Amino acid sequence: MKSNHIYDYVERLSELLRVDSRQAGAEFGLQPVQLEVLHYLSICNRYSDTPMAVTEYLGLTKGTVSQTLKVLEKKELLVKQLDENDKRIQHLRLSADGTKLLNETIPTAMFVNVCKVLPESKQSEITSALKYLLTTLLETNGLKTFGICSSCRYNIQTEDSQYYCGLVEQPLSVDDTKLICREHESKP
Amino acid sequence: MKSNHIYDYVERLSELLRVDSRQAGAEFGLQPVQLEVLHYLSICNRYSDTPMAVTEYLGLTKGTVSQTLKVLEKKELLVKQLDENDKRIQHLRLSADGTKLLNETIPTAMFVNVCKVLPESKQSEITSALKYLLTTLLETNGLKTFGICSSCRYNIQTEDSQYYCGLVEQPLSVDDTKLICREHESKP
DNA sequence: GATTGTTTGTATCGACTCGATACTATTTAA
DNA sequence: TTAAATAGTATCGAGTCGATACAAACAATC
Repeated sequence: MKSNHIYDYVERLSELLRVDSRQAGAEFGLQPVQLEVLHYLSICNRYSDTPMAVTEYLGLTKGTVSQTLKVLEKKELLVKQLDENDKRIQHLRLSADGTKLLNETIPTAMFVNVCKVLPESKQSEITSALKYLLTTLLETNGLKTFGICSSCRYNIQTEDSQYYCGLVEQPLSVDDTKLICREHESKP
Repeated sequence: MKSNHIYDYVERLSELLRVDSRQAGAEFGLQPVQLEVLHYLSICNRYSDTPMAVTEYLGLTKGTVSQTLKVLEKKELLVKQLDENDKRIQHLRLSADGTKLLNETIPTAMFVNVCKVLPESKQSEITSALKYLLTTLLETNGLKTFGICSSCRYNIQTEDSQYYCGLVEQPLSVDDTKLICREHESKP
Protein backbone atom coordinates (compact mmCIF):
# COMPACT_ATOMS: atom_id res chain seq x y z
CA MET A 1 0.00 0.00 0.00
CA LYS A 2 1.86 3.01 -1.29
CA SER A 3 0.54 6.29 0.03
CA ASN A 4 -0.49 8.65 -2.69
CA HIS A 5 -0.86 12.21 -1.49
CA ILE A 6 -2.21 13.50 -4.76
CA TYR A 7 -5.03 11.02 -4.49
CA ASP A 8 -5.65 11.91 -0.86
CA TYR A 9 -5.93 15.62 -1.52
CA VAL A 10 -8.14 15.21 -4.57
CA GLU A 11 -10.41 12.90 -2.63
CA ARG A 12 -10.66 15.38 0.23
CA LEU A 13 -11.32 18.31 -2.09
CA SER A 14 -13.91 16.21 -3.79
CA GLU A 15 -15.69 15.47 -0.53
CA LEU A 16 -15.73 19.13 0.39
CA LEU A 17 -17.04 20.09 -3.02
CA ARG A 18 -19.83 17.54 -2.72
CA VAL A 19 -20.98 18.97 0.58
CA ASP A 20 -20.81 22.55 -0.67
CA SER A 21 -22.51 21.68 -3.91
CA ARG A 22 -25.32 19.87 -2.15
CA GLN A 23 -25.91 22.89 0.02
CA ALA A 24 -25.81 25.27 -2.93
CA GLY A 25 -28.34 23.20 -4.84
CA ALA A 26 -30.61 22.58 -1.86
CA GLU A 27 -31.86 26.18 -1.93
CA PHE A 28 -33.38 25.47 -5.31
CA GLY A 29 -34.26 21.85 -4.77
CA LEU A 30 -31.41 20.66 -6.98
CA GLN A 31 -28.99 17.78 -6.53
CA PRO A 32 -25.23 18.11 -7.08
CA VAL A 33 -25.38 16.24 -10.40
CA GLN A 34 -28.08 18.52 -11.68
CA LEU A 35 -25.89 21.54 -11.00
CA GLU A 36 -23.03 19.82 -12.80
CA VAL A 37 -25.21 19.33 -15.84
CA LEU A 38 -26.23 22.97 -15.88
CA HIS A 39 -22.61 23.98 -15.47
CA TYR A 40 -21.52 21.80 -18.35
CA LEU A 41 -24.21 23.20 -20.62
CA SER A 42 -22.97 26.69 -19.87
CA ILE A 43 -19.45 25.96 -21.10
CA CYS A 44 -19.90 23.54 -24.00
CA ASN A 45 -20.15 24.41 -27.67
CA ARG A 46 -23.03 23.79 -30.04
CA TYR A 47 -21.71 20.39 -31.12
CA SER A 48 -21.56 19.20 -27.55
CA ASP A 49 -24.85 20.30 -26.02
CA THR A 50 -26.61 16.95 -26.37
CA PRO A 51 -27.61 14.28 -23.84
CA MET A 52 -24.92 11.95 -25.19
CA ALA A 53 -22.23 14.57 -24.67
CA VAL A 54 -23.41 15.14 -21.11
CA THR A 55 -23.31 11.39 -20.63
CA GLU A 56 -19.69 11.20 -21.76
CA TYR A 57 -18.63 14.24 -19.80
CA LEU A 58 -20.08 13.11 -16.49
CA GLY A 59 -19.33 9.44 -17.00
CA LEU A 60 -22.89 8.29 -16.37
CA THR A 61 -25.22 6.12 -18.42
CA LYS A 62 -27.53 7.75 -20.90
CA GLY A 63 -30.53 6.51 -18.95
CA THR A 64 -29.41 8.30 -15.83
CA VAL A 65 -28.71 11.47 -17.75
CA SER A 66 -32.08 11.26 -19.45
CA GLN A 67 -33.82 11.33 -16.08
CA THR A 68 -31.74 14.21 -14.81
CA LEU A 69 -32.52 16.21 -17.92
CA LYS A 70 -36.22 15.51 -17.54
CA VAL A 71 -36.16 17.02 -14.07
CA LEU A 72 -34.26 20.09 -15.24
CA GLU A 73 -36.65 20.56 -18.14
CA LYS A 74 -39.67 20.29 -15.88
CA LYS A 75 -38.14 22.96 -13.65
CA GLU A 76 -37.74 25.06 -16.80
CA LEU A 77 -34.03 25.47 -16.31
CA LEU A 78 -33.25 24.18 -19.78
CA VAL A 79 -34.96 23.78 -23.15
CA LYS A 80 -34.64 20.95 -25.63
CA GLN A 81 -34.50 21.61 -29.32
CA LEU A 82 -34.42 19.06 -32.11
CA ASP A 83 -31.45 19.10 -34.46
CA GLU A 84 -32.38 20.20 -37.97
CA ASN A 85 -30.27 17.69 -39.82
CA ASP A 86 -30.35 14.70 -37.53
CA LYS A 87 -33.71 14.24 -35.90
CA ARG A 88 -32.39 11.83 -33.30
CA ILE A 89 -30.43 14.58 -31.67
CA GLN A 90 -31.69 16.98 -29.02
CA HIS A 91 -29.82 20.20 -28.36
CA LEU A 92 -29.94 21.43 -24.78
CA ARG A 93 -29.92 25.11 -23.95
CA LEU A 94 -30.03 26.82 -20.58
CA SER A 95 -33.10 28.97 -20.08
CA ALA A 96 -32.81 32.45 -18.59
CA ASP A 97 -33.80 30.97 -15.24
CA GLY A 98 -31.18 28.26 -15.64
CA THR A 99 -28.44 30.75 -16.33
CA LYS A 100 -29.50 32.91 -13.43
CA LEU A 101 -29.56 29.96 -11.04
CA LEU A 102 -26.17 28.85 -12.22
CA ASN A 103 -24.61 32.26 -11.65
CA GLU A 104 -25.97 32.30 -8.14
CA THR A 105 -24.67 28.87 -7.22
CA ILE A 106 -21.48 28.20 -9.17
CA PRO A 107 -18.71 28.57 -8.19
CA THR A 108 -19.92 27.48 -4.76
CA ALA A 109 -19.47 29.63 -1.69
CA MET A 110 -16.36 27.82 -0.46
CA PHE A 111 -14.45 28.55 -3.63
CA VAL A 112 -15.61 32.12 -3.85
CA ASN A 113 -14.37 32.63 -0.30
CA VAL A 114 -11.03 31.02 -0.89
CA CYS A 115 -10.35 33.10 -3.98
CA LYS A 116 -11.06 36.29 -2.11
CA VAL A 117 -8.25 35.43 0.25
CA LEU A 118 -5.68 33.96 -2.14
CA PRO A 119 -3.33 36.41 -3.83
CA GLU A 120 -3.37 36.36 -7.64
CA SER A 121 0.04 34.73 -7.85
CA LYS A 122 -1.01 31.83 -5.64
CA GLN A 123 -4.20 31.40 -7.61
CA SER A 124 -2.45 31.07 -10.92
CA GLU A 125 0.11 28.74 -9.37
CA ILE A 126 -2.64 26.46 -8.11
CA THR A 127 -4.57 26.76 -11.35
CA SER A 128 -1.64 25.65 -13.45
CA ALA A 129 -0.88 22.73 -11.15
CA LEU A 130 -4.50 21.60 -11.33
CA LYS A 131 -4.54 22.02 -15.08
CA TYR A 132 -1.39 19.97 -15.45
CA LEU A 133 -2.72 17.23 -13.21
CA LEU A 134 -6.03 17.09 -15.03
CA THR A 135 -4.46 17.00 -18.47
CA THR A 136 -2.05 14.25 -17.51
CA LEU A 137 -4.82 12.31 -15.84
CA LEU A 138 -6.98 12.42 -18.95
CA GLU A 139 -4.16 11.58 -21.33
CA THR A 140 -2.68 8.80 -19.23
CA ASN A 141 -6.01 7.08 -18.90
CA GLY A 142 -7.11 7.56 -22.48
CA LEU A 143 -10.09 9.72 -21.64
CA LYS A 144 -11.76 12.38 -23.70
CA THR A 145 -10.25 15.76 -22.95
CA PHE A 146 -13.28 18.01 -23.46
CA GLY A 147 -10.93 20.92 -24.09
CA ILE A 148 -11.62 24.21 -25.79
CA CYS A 149 -11.26 24.65 -29.55
CA SER A 150 -8.25 26.90 -29.39
CA SER A 151 -6.20 23.99 -28.04
CA CYS A 152 -7.59 21.43 -30.51
CA ARG A 153 -5.78 19.84 -33.41
CA TYR A 154 -8.84 20.21 -35.62
CA ASN A 155 -8.87 23.95 -35.14
CA ILE A 156 -7.12 25.84 -37.93
CA GLN A 157 -6.77 29.46 -38.86
CA THR A 158 -7.70 30.45 -42.43
CA GLU A 159 -5.78 33.04 -44.48
CA ASP A 160 -8.05 35.84 -43.29
CA SER A 161 -7.25 34.79 -39.69
CA GLN A 162 -10.67 33.31 -39.07
CA TYR A 163 -11.01 30.15 -37.00
CA TYR A 164 -12.22 26.99 -38.65
CA CYS A 165 -12.93 23.47 -37.38
CA GLY A 166 -11.54 20.82 -39.69
CA LEU A 167 -13.69 18.11 -38.19
CA VAL A 168 -17.19 19.52 -38.55
CA GLU A 169 -15.94 21.70 -41.41
CA GLN A 170 -17.46 24.87 -40.09
CA PRO A 171 -16.11 28.33 -39.32
CA LEU A 172 -15.88 29.29 -35.66
CA SER A 173 -16.32 32.64 -33.97
CA VAL A 174 -13.85 33.82 -31.35
CA ASP A 175 -16.40 33.04 -28.64
CA ASP A 176 -16.84 29.56 -30.10
CA THR A 177 -13.20 28.75 -29.55
CA LYS A 178 -13.51 29.36 -25.81
CA LEU A 179 -16.11 26.64 -25.31
CA ILE A 180 -15.39 22.99 -24.63
CA CYS A 181 -16.05 20.32 -27.23
CA ARG A 182 -16.67 16.59 -26.98
CA GLU A 183 -14.61 16.00 -30.12
CA HIS A 184 -11.61 17.84 -28.74
CA GLU A 185 -8.21 16.34 -29.32
CA SER A 186 -5.03 17.94 -28.04
CA LYS A 187 -2.54 19.27 -30.49
CA PRO A 188 0.24 16.78 -31.14
CA MET B 1 -20.69 35.43 -13.52
CA LYS B 2 -16.98 35.46 -12.76
CA SER B 3 -15.17 32.46 -14.13
CA ASN B 4 -13.24 30.57 -11.51
CA HIS B 5 -10.75 28.15 -12.97
CA ILE B 6 -9.80 26.63 -9.64
CA TYR B 7 -13.42 25.67 -9.14
CA ASP B 8 -13.69 24.31 -12.67
CA TYR B 9 -10.67 22.06 -12.34
CA VAL B 10 -11.63 20.78 -8.92
CA GLU B 11 -15.12 20.02 -10.15
CA ARG B 12 -13.74 18.14 -13.14
CA LEU B 13 -11.25 16.17 -11.05
CA SER B 14 -14.07 15.40 -8.69
CA GLU B 15 -16.23 14.03 -11.49
CA LEU B 16 -13.43 11.83 -12.75
CA LEU B 17 -12.71 10.57 -9.26
CA ARG B 18 -16.37 9.68 -8.79
CA VAL B 19 -16.41 7.60 -11.94
CA ASP B 20 -13.16 5.86 -11.09
CA SER B 21 -14.17 5.29 -7.53
CA ARG B 22 -17.51 3.81 -8.58
CA GLN B 23 -15.75 1.41 -10.86
CA ALA B 24 -13.19 0.45 -8.23
CA GLY B 25 -15.92 -0.26 -5.71
CA ALA B 26 -18.18 -2.08 -8.13
CA GLU B 27 -15.91 -5.12 -8.17
CA PHE B 28 -16.69 -5.62 -4.52
CA GLY B 29 -20.25 -4.36 -4.52
CA LEU B 30 -19.27 -1.14 -2.79
CA GLN B 31 -20.40 2.42 -3.38
CA PRO B 32 -17.99 5.38 -3.57
CA VAL B 33 -19.00 6.63 -0.12
CA GLN B 34 -18.34 3.26 1.40
CA LEU B 35 -14.80 3.29 0.04
CA GLU B 36 -14.34 6.77 1.43
CA VAL B 37 -15.36 5.56 4.86
CA LEU B 38 -12.91 2.66 4.72
CA HIS B 39 -10.20 5.02 3.56
CA TYR B 40 -10.89 7.44 6.39
CA LEU B 41 -10.76 4.68 8.98
CA SER B 42 -7.36 3.65 7.68
CA ILE B 43 -5.84 7.06 8.30
CA CYS B 44 -7.54 8.35 11.46
CA ASN B 45 -6.28 8.02 15.01
CA ARG B 46 -7.92 6.25 17.91
CA TYR B 47 -9.79 9.35 19.05
CA SER B 48 -11.37 9.79 15.64
CA ASP B 49 -12.54 6.32 14.66
CA THR B 50 -16.16 6.79 15.65
CA PRO B 51 -19.37 7.21 13.62
CA MET B 52 -19.59 10.86 14.66
CA ALA B 53 -16.07 11.56 13.42
CA VAL B 54 -16.87 9.91 10.09
CA THR B 55 -19.99 12.07 9.97
CA GLU B 56 -17.98 15.25 10.43
CA TYR B 57 -15.26 14.22 8.01
CA LEU B 58 -17.58 13.32 5.16
CA GLY B 59 -20.10 16.06 5.87
CA LEU B 60 -23.08 13.73 5.98
CA THR B 61 -25.74 13.24 8.63
CA LYS B 62 -25.23 10.68 11.34
CA GLY B 63 -28.23 8.72 10.12
CA THR B 64 -26.70 8.30 6.69
CA VAL B 65 -23.38 7.29 8.16
CA SER B 66 -25.05 4.82 10.46
CA GLN B 67 -26.56 3.00 7.49
CA THR B 68 -23.31 2.96 5.56
CA LEU B 69 -21.50 1.51 8.56
CA LYS B 70 -24.14 -1.16 8.95
CA VAL B 71 -23.50 -2.33 5.40
CA LEU B 72 -19.73 -2.36 5.88
CA GLU B 73 -20.11 -4.27 9.11
CA LYS B 74 -22.38 -6.84 7.49
CA LYS B 75 -19.79 -7.32 4.77
CA GLU B 76 -17.26 -7.86 7.56
CA LEU B 77 -15.00 -5.09 6.37
CA LEU B 78 -15.02 -3.37 9.74
CA VAL B 79 -15.67 -4.20 13.38
CA LYS B 80 -17.37 -2.12 16.02
CA GLN B 81 -16.08 -1.98 19.55
CA LEU B 82 -17.65 -0.19 22.51
CA ASP B 83 -15.59 2.46 24.23
CA GLU B 84 -14.56 1.44 27.73
CA ASN B 85 -15.17 4.77 29.39
CA ASP B 86 -18.10 6.15 27.43
CA LYS B 87 -20.63 3.52 26.50
CA ARG B 88 -22.30 5.74 23.92
CA ILE B 89 -19.25 5.60 21.73
CA GLN B 90 -18.42 2.91 19.16
CA HIS B 91 -14.87 2.55 17.87
CA LEU B 92 -14.57 1.39 14.29
CA ARG B 93 -11.69 -0.76 13.11
CA LEU B 94 -10.95 -2.15 9.68
CA SER B 95 -10.93 -5.92 9.53
CA ALA B 96 -8.18 -7.77 7.67
CA ASP B 97 -10.55 -8.10 4.72
CA GLY B 98 -11.29 -4.40 4.89
CA THR B 99 -7.62 -3.46 4.82
CA LYS B 100 -6.97 -5.83 1.96
CA LEU B 101 -9.85 -4.48 -0.07
CA LEU B 102 -8.71 -0.94 0.57
CA ASN B 103 -5.20 -1.62 -0.60
CA GLU B 104 -6.54 -3.10 -3.79
CA THR B 105 -8.82 -0.21 -4.60
CA ILE B 106 -7.29 2.99 -3.23
CA PRO B 107 -5.68 4.96 -4.72
CA THR B 108 -7.86 4.24 -7.73
CA ALA B 109 -6.41 3.10 -11.04
CA MET B 110 -6.46 6.54 -12.64
CA PHE B 111 -4.25 8.03 -9.97
CA VAL B 112 -1.89 5.10 -9.88
CA ASN B 113 -1.45 5.47 -13.62
CA VAL B 114 -0.87 9.18 -13.51
CA CYS B 115 1.77 8.89 -10.81
CA LYS B 116 3.67 6.32 -12.82
CA VAL B 117 4.04 8.89 -15.55
CA LEU B 118 4.66 12.06 -13.57
CA PRO B 119 8.24 12.81 -12.59
CA GLU B 120 8.90 13.19 -8.85
CA SER B 121 9.41 16.90 -9.11
CA LYS B 122 6.06 17.47 -10.80
CA GLN B 123 4.35 15.27 -8.25
CA SER B 124 5.63 17.23 -5.31
CA GLU B 125 4.80 20.47 -7.07
CA ILE B 126 1.21 19.36 -7.55
CA THR B 127 1.02 17.91 -4.07
CA SER B 128 2.06 21.16 -2.45
CA ALA B 129 -0.35 23.19 -4.55
CA LEU B 130 -3.18 20.86 -3.59
CA LYS B 131 -2.17 20.97 0.03
CA TYR B 132 -2.09 24.74 0.02
CA LEU B 133 -5.48 24.95 -1.64
CA LEU B 134 -7.04 22.49 0.75
CA THR B 135 -5.62 24.18 3.84
CA THR B 136 -6.77 27.61 2.74
CA LEU B 137 -10.17 26.25 1.81
CA LEU B 138 -10.65 24.72 5.24
CA GLU B 139 -9.38 27.74 7.13
CA THR B 140 -11.27 30.30 5.08
CA ASN B 141 -14.53 28.48 5.54
CA GLY B 142 -14.06 27.67 9.20
CA LEU B 143 -14.05 23.93 8.72
CA LYS B 144 -12.36 21.27 10.77
CA THR B 145 -8.91 20.53 9.42
CA PHE B 146 -8.59 16.85 10.26
CA GLY B 147 -4.83 17.20 10.14
CA ILE B 148 -2.19 14.96 11.62
CA CYS B 149 -0.94 15.37 15.19
CA SER B 150 2.51 16.57 14.26
CA SER B 151 0.97 19.75 12.84
CA CYS B 152 -1.42 20.29 15.75
CA ARG B 153 -1.23 22.96 18.40
CA TYR B 154 -2.17 20.46 21.10
CA ASN B 155 0.78 18.28 20.28
CA ILE B 156 3.79 18.92 22.49
CA GLN B 157 7.14 17.27 22.99
CA THR B 158 8.10 16.33 26.54
CA GLU B 159 11.65 16.64 27.94
CA ASP B 160 12.51 13.10 26.92
CA SER B 161 11.41 13.99 23.37
CA GLN B 162 8.23 11.95 23.54
CA TYR B 163 5.07 13.23 21.88
CA TYR B 164 2.12 14.18 24.03
CA CYS B 165 -1.37 15.46 23.24
CA GLY B 166 -2.39 18.32 25.52
CA LEU B 167 -6.06 17.92 24.70
CA VAL B 168 -6.71 14.30 25.56
CA GLU B 169 -3.73 14.38 27.91
CA GLN B 170 -2.20 11.22 26.59
CA PRO B 171 1.24 10.31 25.27
CA LEU B 172 1.48 9.59 21.56
CA SER B 173 3.67 7.17 19.66
CA VAL B 174 5.50 8.26 16.53
CA ASP B 175 2.98 6.34 14.42
CA ASP B 176 0.16 8.08 16.26
CA THR B 177 1.35 11.47 15.13
CA LYS B 178 1.01 10.51 11.48
CA LEU B 179 -2.71 9.85 11.73
CA ILE B 180 -5.44 12.44 11.30
CA CYS B 181 -7.50 13.65 14.22
CA ARG B 182 -10.95 15.21 14.45
CA GLU B 183 -9.75 17.56 17.19
CA HIS B 184 -6.87 18.84 15.11
CA GLU B 185 -6.17 22.54 15.19
CA SER B 186 -3.38 24.11 13.20
CA LYS B 187 -0.48 25.66 14.99
CA PRO B 188 -0.91 29.41 15.31
C1' DG C 1 -35.70 0.21 -52.11
C1' DA C 2 -35.40 -3.36 -48.39
C1' DT C 3 -32.48 -5.16 -44.79
C1' DT C 4 -29.35 -4.94 -41.25
C1' DG C 5 -26.80 -2.65 -37.92
C1' DT C 6 -25.64 1.58 -35.32
C1' DT C 7 -26.64 5.71 -32.70
C1' DT C 8 -29.61 8.79 -29.92
C1' DG C 9 -32.72 9.07 -26.67
C1' DT C 10 -36.64 7.35 -23.40
C1' DA C 11 -38.98 4.21 -19.95
C1' DT C 12 -38.90 1.18 -16.15
C1' DC C 13 -37.03 -1.45 -12.34
C1' DG C 14 -34.24 -2.37 -8.29
C1' DA C 15 -30.35 -1.32 -5.21
C1' DC C 16 -28.55 2.31 -2.94
C1' DT C 17 -27.72 7.32 -1.02
C1' DC C 18 -29.00 10.90 1.71
C1' DG C 19 -31.59 14.17 4.70
C1' DA C 20 -35.30 14.63 8.01
C1' DT C 21 -37.47 13.11 11.81
C1' DA C 22 -38.18 10.50 15.73
C1' DC C 23 -36.30 7.60 19.04
C1' DT C 24 -33.09 5.18 22.81
C1' DA C 25 -29.16 5.10 25.79
C1' DT C 26 -25.54 7.31 28.12
C1' DT C 27 -23.11 11.13 29.96
C1' DT C 28 -22.76 15.79 31.75
C1' DA C 29 -24.36 20.04 33.82
C1' DA C 30 -27.18 22.51 36.78
C1' DT D 1 -31.98 14.48 40.84
C1' DT D 2 -33.51 16.43 37.03
C1' DA D 3 -32.63 18.55 32.54
C1' DA D 4 -29.85 19.07 28.62
C1' DA D 5 -26.47 17.47 25.56
C1' DT D 6 -24.26 13.75 22.92
C1' DA D 7 -23.74 9.17 20.37
C1' DG D 8 -25.95 6.28 17.84
C1' DT D 9 -30.07 3.68 15.51
C1' DA D 10 -34.51 3.18 12.86
C1' DT D 11 -37.59 4.55 9.38
C1' DC D 12 -39.41 7.14 5.53
C1' DG D 13 -39.41 9.54 1.16
C1' DA D 14 -37.04 11.80 -2.67
C1' DG D 15 -33.55 11.13 -5.61
C1' DT D 16 -29.25 8.76 -8.04
C1' DC D 17 -27.56 5.36 -10.83
C1' DG D 18 -26.86 1.12 -13.64
C1' DA D 19 -29.13 -2.46 -16.27
C1' DT D 20 -32.28 -3.69 -19.41
C1' DA D 21 -35.54 -3.13 -22.86
C1' DC D 22 -37.37 -0.29 -26.25
C1' DA D 23 -38.51 3.23 -30.24
C1' DA D 24 -36.93 6.28 -33.72
C1' DA D 25 -33.69 8.03 -36.94
C1' DC D 26 -29.69 7.39 -39.60
C1' DA D 27 -25.97 4.62 -42.33
C1' DA D 28 -24.30 0.87 -45.05
C1' DT D 29 -24.93 -2.94 -47.83
C1' DC D 30 -26.95 -5.70 -51.02
